[in-house]
Amino acid sequence: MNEAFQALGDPTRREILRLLRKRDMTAGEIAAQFPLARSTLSGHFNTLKHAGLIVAEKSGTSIVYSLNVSALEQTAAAVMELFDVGRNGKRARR
Amino acid sequence: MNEAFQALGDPTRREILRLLRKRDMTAGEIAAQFPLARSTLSGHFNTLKHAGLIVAEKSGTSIVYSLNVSALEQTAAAVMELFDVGRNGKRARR
DNA sequence: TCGGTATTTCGCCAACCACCGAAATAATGG
DNA sequence: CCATTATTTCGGTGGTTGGCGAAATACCGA
Repeated sequence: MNEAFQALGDPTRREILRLLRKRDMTAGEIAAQFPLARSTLSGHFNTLKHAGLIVAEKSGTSIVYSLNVSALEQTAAAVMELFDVGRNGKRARR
Repeated sequence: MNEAFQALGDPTRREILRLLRKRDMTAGEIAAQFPLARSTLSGHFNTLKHAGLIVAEKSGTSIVYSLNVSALEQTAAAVMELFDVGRNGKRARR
């Protein structure tokens, strides 16, 4: 969970997730969208994969990345838990 | 928004938010809950404040911190936006 | 105004992070 | 088996970050 938040802390990584929201893409396709070295993007993929936010699958000579929706759901739930259910009724609803 | 995610990336800061979820607290009260130097905690307060996640209000010689619920709501919404509304219907619902 | 309590600001340091280019690995086509 | 294409791993660098103790600031009560 900690790793997921840290992963989301970088704009490039959030943009990668945004791209994958539309469709699965290969590492090269994703890298082509950024003015960064491929090795740099590869590092971001690794971070996101480690955080469980994306999934990699080999396809021939390429690697296809896709969103792990349930991990993102859990992360959103964790943020909500941070402000929801204040125990003494002070901000119980919403 | 970027700052909010980075702020949530640190476990100590998330714990601070968790404490403030229960009730507003002074800097000293919060600091007493951690095995860290007050100056270190002060830095965390600053980060959270800068990210808009908490609000500070002077009260005599103390400073009372409280959650900024709406900022946390927006952050949760941003996470959800990352996996929700895939435009081509692939994962349109949920 | 002085002393005390609460909090922040200020160097400082070690660890981490994003970035790069170059070299290494993996898989396909010929 | 070799060349090509896709991707990762490696070594290095500058900038950021979390931690500290000490000094500075702010406010109150006597």
